[in-house]
Amino acid sequence: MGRTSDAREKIITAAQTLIEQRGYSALGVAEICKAAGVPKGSFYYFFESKEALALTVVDEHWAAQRREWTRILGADAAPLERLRRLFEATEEIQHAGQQSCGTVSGCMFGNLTLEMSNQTESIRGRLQEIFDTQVGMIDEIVTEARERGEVAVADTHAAAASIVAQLEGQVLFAKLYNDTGRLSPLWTNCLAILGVTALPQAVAGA
Amino acid sequence: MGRTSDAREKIITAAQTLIEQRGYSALGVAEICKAAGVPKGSFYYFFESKEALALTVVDEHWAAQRREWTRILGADAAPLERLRRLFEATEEIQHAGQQSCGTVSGCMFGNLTLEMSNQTESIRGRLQEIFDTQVGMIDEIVTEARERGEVAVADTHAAAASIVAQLEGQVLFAKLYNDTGRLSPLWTNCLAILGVTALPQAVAGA
DNA sequence: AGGAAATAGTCGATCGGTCGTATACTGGTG
DNA sequence: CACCAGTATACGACCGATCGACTATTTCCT
Repeated sequence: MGRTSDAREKIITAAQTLIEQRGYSALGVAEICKAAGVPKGSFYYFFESKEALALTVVDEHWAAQRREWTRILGADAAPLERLRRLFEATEEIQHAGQQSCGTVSGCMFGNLTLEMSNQTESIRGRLQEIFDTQVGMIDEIVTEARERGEVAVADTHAAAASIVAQLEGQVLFAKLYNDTGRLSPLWTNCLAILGVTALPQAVAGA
Repeated sequence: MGRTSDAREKIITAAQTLIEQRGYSALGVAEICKAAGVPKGSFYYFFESKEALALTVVDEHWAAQRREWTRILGADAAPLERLRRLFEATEEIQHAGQQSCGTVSGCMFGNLTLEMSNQTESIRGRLQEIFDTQVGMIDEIVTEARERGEVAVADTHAAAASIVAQLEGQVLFAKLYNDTGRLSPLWTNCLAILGVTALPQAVAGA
């Protein structure tokens, strides 16, 4: 065995931040390496190409976000309450990002979708899988809520997809106006999409 | 007077297509000129910089889209009917774009928002103005519908913003999956956001 | 002739990517 | 314990291509 290094992790971490802030195409390998404090020569030891790095970053970021979603959506609470907590967590994360780097950075997957989906099939495919999974996770909650008679939707999958779309759209505006307050209508709109009229006390929210 | 040329228009047209298909950062001036059939040397005679071209393209595209929105939303019909026609027109335009170039290109303003809003303030400002105007146009219709007692929303402006957000989100998915069918839930979700329960016959739609 | 319009060529910088070599660590061998 | 062989890691100089940008010059119309 040779010596060990944390350069790979440093590159991924730096790239994740930079991609969120500045996008992918506008980013150079040299810049990533500089931010990571890793010489450029090392980059191509750890990654086959810039695109391979992007895929790794996407996977890593999704793994983390998926854990978070699973934790929130799997909690011990009423389904709609869990859904509400997911939106709150999203708003918090965006707000924290804004505090730390000055601007709302938005959803990395949404950003990369609009930037790269027409260019690299591999990333497009991965992004499709991610959003499919997200919709599936929401779908489960919506189905559960429907079984309890708390929501009135015919097609739970379509409703779930629309909720994710609403989320992406509002995050886009939060980024454009650099204002996480734009995310506050999420919960109300979600209820509207789900056809919720009367709400159990515990889920009413803010 | 010297000689005349349509090179400026050709550059704008080509840039519009290319930006929609491939984004801004990933695009080179040389490539734009080649696609436009205009020598590279001419570019900087007509435009101060690549960014200036982007601004021109955005303005031109918005001018055209605004005319279309004004035409549809100003038509002689019930307010909700006009809103429905706007979504249908959006779906048609995306479908036509897909037929002509193979992929759904999405909304240029949304694409540029996620790609550039954290980079060039001038473009971010212009995009904010555009979306402000869009929301304002929708707001007018929603307000009109509320006066007729056809919708039940407290904050018409917030509702309008959410409708535009829903639109951008669904267009994002239509682009990612290259499937304009993703746009079909727009009308139903719009009604849900507006709190519409019973619908006048003429507006019920598909 | 005069001047506006149009253009080709080129600039330094940077792009993603490669290569050769230096360095540090590990598992064996004596 | 000392040492060496072998391998994983580290590193920066360098590649051709292309980037956005600019300018010197030619072309064409009045």
